[in-house]
Amino acid sequence: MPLESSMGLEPIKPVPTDGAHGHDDSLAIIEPLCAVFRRALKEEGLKYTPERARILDTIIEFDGLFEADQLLDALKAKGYSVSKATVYRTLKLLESCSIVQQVLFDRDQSHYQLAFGKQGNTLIIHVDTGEVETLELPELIALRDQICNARGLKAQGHKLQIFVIADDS
Amino acid sequence: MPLESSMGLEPIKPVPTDGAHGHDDSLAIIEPLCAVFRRALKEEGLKYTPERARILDTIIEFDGLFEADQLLDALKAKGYSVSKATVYRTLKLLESCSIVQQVLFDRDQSHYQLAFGKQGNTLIIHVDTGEVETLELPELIALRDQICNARGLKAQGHKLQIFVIADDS
DNA sequence: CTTGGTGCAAACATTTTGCAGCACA
DNA sequence: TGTGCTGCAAAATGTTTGCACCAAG
Repeated sequence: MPLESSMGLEPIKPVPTDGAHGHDDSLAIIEPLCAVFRRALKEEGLKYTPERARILDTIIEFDGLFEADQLLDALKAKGYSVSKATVYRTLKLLESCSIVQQVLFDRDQSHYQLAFGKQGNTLIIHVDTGEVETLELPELIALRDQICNARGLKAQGHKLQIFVIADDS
Repeated sequence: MPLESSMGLEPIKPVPTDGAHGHDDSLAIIEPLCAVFRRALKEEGLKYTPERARILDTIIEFDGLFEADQLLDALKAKGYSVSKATVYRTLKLLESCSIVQQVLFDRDQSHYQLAFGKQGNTLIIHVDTGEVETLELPELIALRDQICNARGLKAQGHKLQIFVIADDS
């Protein structure tokens, strides 16, 4: 089965980022990202609602990975009441336009992260503490593409997870 | 939360493979693997039951990845009736003694694979067909350890997933 | 105004668990 | 012969869906 499902609708094609890349100030990317989302929605005849705006804004404020539940809590904490159903529906939407990506490393819960900016697709998972860091590993891309080329395949993306403990030796 | 849970009991420590490595003939590893399991169980005061033996035997006959449901079906097809609960319980047991490992790349279902022999921890996932290949990528280990050393961490393992489509360019 | 969106609660699918009887060591 | 194991069915969990009402465009 293809990875793309996104409720009934067609996958929204990834929208190229226009500007505001590589900045450290997360506030700086709020406007463009929101614009990207609006455009992606409009292209599909979907609506930009306050709930969707609030969800994206709240996601942007997260540092790295987050879970659906955390997102829901953060929304509540900000005084917004958005239902669980809407959070899940919006996450799918954000995934299908490549603003957010799902990260699987835990059977019990889906994790997500912003797919934009300096977020990486390598995770360092501390198996003792449960802590997770994300990072970018450009060296991996060369290795990946070399493997794919050798097989007549084209890489669309990759995820690396490294399970670690503190080195007390 | 630590990755290790394995129902009530302590994690069984990984047992070094004694022989029968790198062979192509899956039949050849049935005996040793089963012996490994027996030993691991005995060390924990657990019992080697016919259900557990049948589950391990059936897993060994799988080529690569499998799901709990497939395992259940395969058992039924062989005329063994093992309950779903026992399958899940035994999978956890096999995981905790490193005979089997869980592979997450699909939110809906856990996949598993034998952790022994030539099975790799890199997955090539064909996003169009759903097909999945596993392979070994020794180059990754160097990269991984280098990253960990630089941070005072010790790598315990890793998983790489590469998402691909056929290259029609 | 029309089409899609929201919240709620019920539905779902996979995995886990409580319990009574069974069987390995 | 006792502790652990099994099967069953019920529970638990994260996610999805049906529906009636609401709101964006």
